[in-house]
Amino acid sequence: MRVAELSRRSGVSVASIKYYLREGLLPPGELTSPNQAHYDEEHLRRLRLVRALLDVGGLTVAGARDVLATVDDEQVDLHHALGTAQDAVMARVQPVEDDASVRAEKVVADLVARRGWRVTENNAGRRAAVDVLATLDRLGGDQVVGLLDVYAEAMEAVGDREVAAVVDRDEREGSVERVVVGIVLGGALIAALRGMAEESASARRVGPGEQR
Amino acid sequence: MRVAELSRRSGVSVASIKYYLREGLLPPGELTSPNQAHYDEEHLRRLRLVRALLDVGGLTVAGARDVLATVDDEQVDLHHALGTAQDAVMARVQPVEDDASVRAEKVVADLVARRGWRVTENNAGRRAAVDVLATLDRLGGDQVVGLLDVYAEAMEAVGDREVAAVVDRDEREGSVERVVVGIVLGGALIAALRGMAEESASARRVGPGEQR
DNA sequence: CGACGCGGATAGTTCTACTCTCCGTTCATG
DNA sequence: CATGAACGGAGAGTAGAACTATCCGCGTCG
Repeated sequence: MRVAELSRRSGVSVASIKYYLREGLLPPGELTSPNQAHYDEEHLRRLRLVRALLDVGGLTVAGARDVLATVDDEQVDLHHALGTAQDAVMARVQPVEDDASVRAEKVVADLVARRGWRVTENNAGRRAAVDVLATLDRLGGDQVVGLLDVYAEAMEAVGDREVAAVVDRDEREGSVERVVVGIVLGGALIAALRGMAEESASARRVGPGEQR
Repeated sequence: MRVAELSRRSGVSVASIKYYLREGLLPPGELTSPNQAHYDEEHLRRLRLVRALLDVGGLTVAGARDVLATVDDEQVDLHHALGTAQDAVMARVQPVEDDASVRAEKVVADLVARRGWRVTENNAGRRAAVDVLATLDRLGGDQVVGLLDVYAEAMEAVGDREVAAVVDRDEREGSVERVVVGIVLGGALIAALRGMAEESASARRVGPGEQR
């Protein structure tokens, strides 16, 4: 197919497709002549993946490019792919170094030790956790910190099951893409389900028989 | 204090503070003369909250304004505040209506029924969940869907504990702000901890005795 | 054959979140 | 009391991100 059909089938404008081609999110089509190219089903799949990462996952175009480069890299292992996807999802602000962040680092280090987690110093999640806890410290409220172990418990179960779900498959057949999709869209799904669970719990407190 | 000190103590530029004042994120200072205003500790607290919502929570300025208007509203109840905060966090794309989204709606409805959740039709989390599942459907991979109940289980525990933590306090004394901070920063913290748990689980698979 | 669509390149647009400049006033310092 | 820095307020300007529009010369198809 040519670009017009790719556009029609994906719902993405031709102009945007050309932009993604320029930015390297989408591999170029197979040239049949110097100014005619041909796209296949794989391009359509990829284009849908791009839109999923941007729209649902909230990645930037640059972040999506990094992630997709990892997906295309034949010799990247799943552990490394996981790190790249996490880096793209956690849009980092460079953290300030004050005593709140020092305390937050200690809280995270204690948590890691308490749970026996194997997490490197520069894991994106770890840096993000320090950042959030330092911010909470600066805000002065202790409300969320009391739930830290609740969160950690829940995420440990989730992380174990996720990793198991990836490993319990025949090895390395689109599995990097599965990891990436799992991290990016899984995160969005978890946030959505948390919202539902919170509303549900809150509705029950308001009154068990109430309509709205 | 005047604006220069507010800037120095918060680390936010004077120009940005003026911008937040214009946008209604920060209430105006108390005017001591037509062109001199005085800010207090409350303004400093509020400014830090604004930066937390924007930087860590990833809210837009418009989203933060909506959330802060709820925080300032004396007669809003906690259940409604929860909804407003969720709306701001889930930056919505307007969903397309195709058969993938119809299937996704059914999956979500089944989940809600299976778990006995009380969730309204237009809960932000619910709409976001439909969106994610429809996107996964379009991508054709079933990988994440198999974890749906794992995620739901984890988030049910989290949501119950979070709501309990808010209710088990003396009523309505900055509690709307606590709810908002809990939802926005709690979400960031959960995402961060998931990243850590995933890396940890993945590292264990790679090899129990391995470095780096 | 001729109009429409193509790929490729470059320039322009829109939106967001600031940031800069200007104005007339006021405060702090000597 | 002079004067210069800082103030509040308003408007215009800017940077980056993600498109979007235009143009060009070539291909394809009716």
